[in-house]
Amino acid sequence: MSVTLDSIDLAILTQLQQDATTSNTNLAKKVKMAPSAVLERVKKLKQKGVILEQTARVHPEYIDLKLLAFIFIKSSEGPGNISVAKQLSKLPEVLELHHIAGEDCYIAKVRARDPQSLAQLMRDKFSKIPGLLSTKTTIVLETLKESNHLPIPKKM
Amino acid sequence: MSVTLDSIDLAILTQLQQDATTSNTNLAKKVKMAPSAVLERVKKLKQKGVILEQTARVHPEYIDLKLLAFIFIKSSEGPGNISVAKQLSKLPEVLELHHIAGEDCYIAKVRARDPQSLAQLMRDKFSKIPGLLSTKTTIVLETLKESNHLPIPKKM
DNA sequence: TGTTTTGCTGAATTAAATTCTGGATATGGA
DNA sequence: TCCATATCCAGAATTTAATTCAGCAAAACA
Repeated sequence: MSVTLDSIDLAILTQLQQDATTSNTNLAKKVKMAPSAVLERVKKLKQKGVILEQTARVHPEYIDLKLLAFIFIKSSEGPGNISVAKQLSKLPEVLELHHIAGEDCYIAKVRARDPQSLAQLMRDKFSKIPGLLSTKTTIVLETLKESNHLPIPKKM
Repeated sequence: MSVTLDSIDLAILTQLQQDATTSNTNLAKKVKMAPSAVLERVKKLKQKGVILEQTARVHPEYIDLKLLAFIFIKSSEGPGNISVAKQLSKLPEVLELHHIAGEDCYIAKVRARDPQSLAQLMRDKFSKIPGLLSTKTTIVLETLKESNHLPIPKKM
């Protein structure tokens, strides 16, 4: 299934990325089409996986997740074996997990309540994962920008 | 203004984080309240900044952003001076920017079309920023998990 | 060139958002 | 302790939006 996006799709994506609660009617006005047509496009964009999800971003502080860290993780796995990654992915504190080039195998973005909680997480969960060799933790002091807004072109 | 969240707020946040398009009516059913009451709560959660935004997550590949990188950036700035950070934050390709502990000053999450585009970005934009001393780029080979879903407790 | 698929419009219908009134309960003085 | 005030919620009324559907036009295709 080939996914080709025209400029109207891109306009819809841009708008919904900015505000997922934009009414269909409003969206229709912006792209100068009938609401029913826009509805159909949005459905297809979701179904095709172009729109991954529509989500509310919650401020971490208010739910007492004041610590953010990036953790570099080495595993003993050879290529093709990703059981360490699978285990890490399951942890809700691990928000992101990327396989990276270079000597470290993975980088994980992790949120926890405080340094103690992070230590506990690593002691209780990370260390139980077979094949996980070592970690190197980078603590975030301050977040200056945190967004998932992609720079979407007007046309492709 | 003190922000205290009760278990109903947490249930609302959990649901909206999972699916920002949940109708107010549906939300009301889940928390067993009148739609009008839930509407009021959601408005307040937004107004207080607990809900930062409601956004559609767009699959980067479909808009031709196939490269993800984490870039460690050193700046010559002393504490309190964040002009380098301000300049970096402005770039749409820089999705995240965090001030980190340790010898590197910042970590940036950056998306670009391909390695060439990233190189170009760094040549054209990064290098123009006064006070930016050096960068160390880590290329992501494969993303195994990428989420902004915080582990929200049932009660606090 | 006929056929099918796709994508749109616009009207009709269903459903939801929003507003508003009123009441209950909690909060905070004096 | 008691009154004034602010919060929070329910439920009805109203406005607005989502959704469905029939029909048309253009593109894609064989």
